[in-house]
Amino acid sequence: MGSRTDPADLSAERTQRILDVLRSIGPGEVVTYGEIAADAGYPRQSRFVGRVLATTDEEVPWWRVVNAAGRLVPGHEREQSALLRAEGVAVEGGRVRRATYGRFRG
DNA sequence: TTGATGACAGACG
DNA sequence: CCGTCTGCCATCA
Repeated sequence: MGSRTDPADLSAERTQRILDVLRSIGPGEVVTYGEIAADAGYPRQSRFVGRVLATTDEEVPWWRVVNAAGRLVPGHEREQSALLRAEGVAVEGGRVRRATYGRFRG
């Protein structure tokens, strides 16, 4: 057996950590990719978060994730804004208000 | 193996 | 507000 860790395993571990953080996001909370990456223990790896969301089969609250500018997910803006509004999050002009993100919620 | 790509972020102009 | 460039790193042609 290889004593060196396979890249696939490292990737899987990061993926699990990120999924874990995603599952910890509660209703009404809105978090950025960078925040999720940092919470998972991988600061500055926000792109990885996007990839996980785009490829995973797990049921994670993807609609509670926005980019640093508060922009909604490209191609899912309509559904995402509907889901967020249903949780009481203010969405205006295809983006979430700054004051609504973070673990604090308002 | 290299180069391009991406549900990103931050700095610049 | 927008576009461009760099950093980050797995994935794909």
